Amino acid sequence: MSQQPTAKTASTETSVTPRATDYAQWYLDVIKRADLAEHSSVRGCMVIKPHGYAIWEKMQRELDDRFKATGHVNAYFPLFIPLSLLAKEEQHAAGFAKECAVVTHHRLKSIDGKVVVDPESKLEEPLVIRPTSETIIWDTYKGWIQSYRDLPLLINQWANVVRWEMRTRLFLRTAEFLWQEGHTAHATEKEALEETYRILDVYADFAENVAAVPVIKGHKTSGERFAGALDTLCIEGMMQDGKALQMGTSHYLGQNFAKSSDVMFLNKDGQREYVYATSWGVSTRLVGALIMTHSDDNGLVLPPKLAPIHVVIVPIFKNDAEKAKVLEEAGKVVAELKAQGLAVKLDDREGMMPGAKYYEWEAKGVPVRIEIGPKDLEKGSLCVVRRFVLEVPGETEQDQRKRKKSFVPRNEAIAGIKPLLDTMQRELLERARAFRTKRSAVINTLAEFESYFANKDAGFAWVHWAGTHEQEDEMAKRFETTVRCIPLPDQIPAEAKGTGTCILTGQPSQQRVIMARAY
RNA sequence: CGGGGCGUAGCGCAGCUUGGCUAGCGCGCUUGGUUCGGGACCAAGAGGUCGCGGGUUCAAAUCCCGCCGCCCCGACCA
Repeated sequence: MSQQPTAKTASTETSVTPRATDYAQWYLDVIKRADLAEHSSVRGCMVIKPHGYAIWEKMQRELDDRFKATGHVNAYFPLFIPLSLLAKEEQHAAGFAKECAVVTHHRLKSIDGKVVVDPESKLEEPLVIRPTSETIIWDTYKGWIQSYRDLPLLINQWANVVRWEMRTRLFLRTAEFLWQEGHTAHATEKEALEETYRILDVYADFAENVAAVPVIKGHKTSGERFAGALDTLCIEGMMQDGKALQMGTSHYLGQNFAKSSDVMFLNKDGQREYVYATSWGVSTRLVGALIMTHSDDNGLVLPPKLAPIHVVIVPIFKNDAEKAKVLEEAGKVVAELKAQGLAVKLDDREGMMPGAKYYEWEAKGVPVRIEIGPKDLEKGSLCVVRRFVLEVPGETEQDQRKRKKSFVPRNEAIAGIKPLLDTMQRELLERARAFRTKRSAVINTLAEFESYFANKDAGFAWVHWAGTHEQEDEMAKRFETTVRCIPLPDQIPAEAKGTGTCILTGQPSQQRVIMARAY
C-alpha cells in the first residue's frame, strides 16, 4: 500500500510522509494527523489528546475486565516514594537510580517578584516520584499480610509513573507515562509463578484478540530482566519496519521484595515464611504498537475493538431541501447503528467538502464510513466504505479505493456493519501475522546473521544462542540486535524447533531465541 | 552528558550573510457570498513581547556576549 505523497509537502495538515520515505517521520505524522497526542512544553512529556486518550480508555476497559475476571481488584498507592524505601531492595534501586525524578522541597517563595524554590523548605528526606511502585506497595503489604488466609493478595493499580529518559518518543518512551501495574503476593513459589504466566496470557490475549497485534511470549535474558526480578516474561510484537517492540512484561519476583520489606506470613503449619511476589504491567506504549502495526500512508488504522468511533456518517447535499432529507435519513441510520451498540459519529459540519471529511476520518482510523447523499435516498441504498482492504499485489491505488467502497441496500448495509467490523478485526490480525512470518528467518551462522541484518527487510532472527551478557552486548554493538526473548516452547514454529549450537560461541543450545533490532 | 539543528502569528516557514520604509508568505481562524458524491473558490478581516537578558549603533528579527527551551543522532530504558 504505498500511496503517493500528494503534491503538498509532508507534515503539513494534509498529508503523511510515506513509510517508505521515512518511517520515524511517518510515525510522528500519523500521530499528528490522527490528533492522538502532541509534545508538551515539558521536556520529554506528551499531552495525550482526546482521540488518543479514547483509545487508551478502550484498552483500559478491555484489560481491566480481564484483570477482574482473573480475580484482581484495583487500588491506588502514592505517587511519592521516600528515598529510603526505594533504596531497600538493592538491585531494584540500582536499576532505576539513573532515571528518577526527586522532590526535595515543598514550598515556593516570591523574591523580587520572581517565584523561586524556598531554600528554607527543604525536605528532611527526599521523595522519589515513582518509576514503579514495588517498594511503596510492599512496604504497605507488610501491614496487610499476617497469615496464609490473607493470600493471595491480587491488586492492580492504574497510574502514571516517571522515568527520566534521555531520549523520548511519543507513546513509545516518554518521561511520564500511563500504565497499570499489578502487584501480587502468594503463599508459594508455584502459585506466584502461575500468576506470572496467567497474566502473560492475559496480555497476549489482549494483544492478539483486541489490538490485533500478534505477539511472541517468552523470557527476557538476564541482561534485560526487571531490576529485582528472578524472571521476566514478556510479549514481543513486530512493527512494520521489522523492529521488535516489548509490549508488556510479567515478573516473577520470588521473595526479593518480601525480604527487603520484611513481609512474612504464618503458613498452615504455623511457620513464618516470606511471601512470593509478582508484578506486571502494560503502558500507553501499546498505543504506539497499535500505530506501528496497522497504520498506513493515509494515517491511523485501528482494530474495531479499540476504535473510539466505529462508523462515521458523512451527509452529502447541494441545497436546503436535500440537506433536510439527507440529515433525516442520516439521523435514522445513526439511531439504528447506536441501537446495535456501535459508536457512531455524524459529521454534519458545514462548509467542508465531503472529500476533506473523508481524509480526516481516514487519518483518524475510523473503520467504516457511510456516505449518504440524494442518490442513496433515491435508490434506498447506502455507500459503505472500509478504512482498509487486504492488499492485492500489483493493484493500483484507484482499484483499491474502488474495492473499499460498496453500495448496499439500506437495511442490508446497517445489518452488515457488525459483521464487517468483525471481518476487519480478523483481517488486521491475519495481515500482521503474515507480515511477521514474512519478516522472520531461521538463521544458523553468524555470516548468515550478518547478511540478514544488512538487509532493510530484516525482522526476527530465530537463532541458537548460549552467549553471556557481555556477548549479548557484543552482538548489540556489531549488529544493533539484542535477544528480544527466549520464547516459551509452544511459541516456537516447527522450522525453528530443536537443539543446536550458538551462532556466536558454538556452544550447545537447547532452543532458539529471537534476535532483532528493537525500540 | 557528547554531536547536530531549531526558536519570527495557532501550525509550517521566509527574512538574518551585507543592520534602515509600516516584519512577510502558505495553511488555519472570523464574516459574507457562491460551492458540496475524494482535500472548493472569491472578497473582506482578526491575529506578532521576532525565545529571554544584556551590549554595540542614530537605528537590531538581523551584529556581539550570556542564558533558557525544544527537536534529531548516540550512551540508559516500558
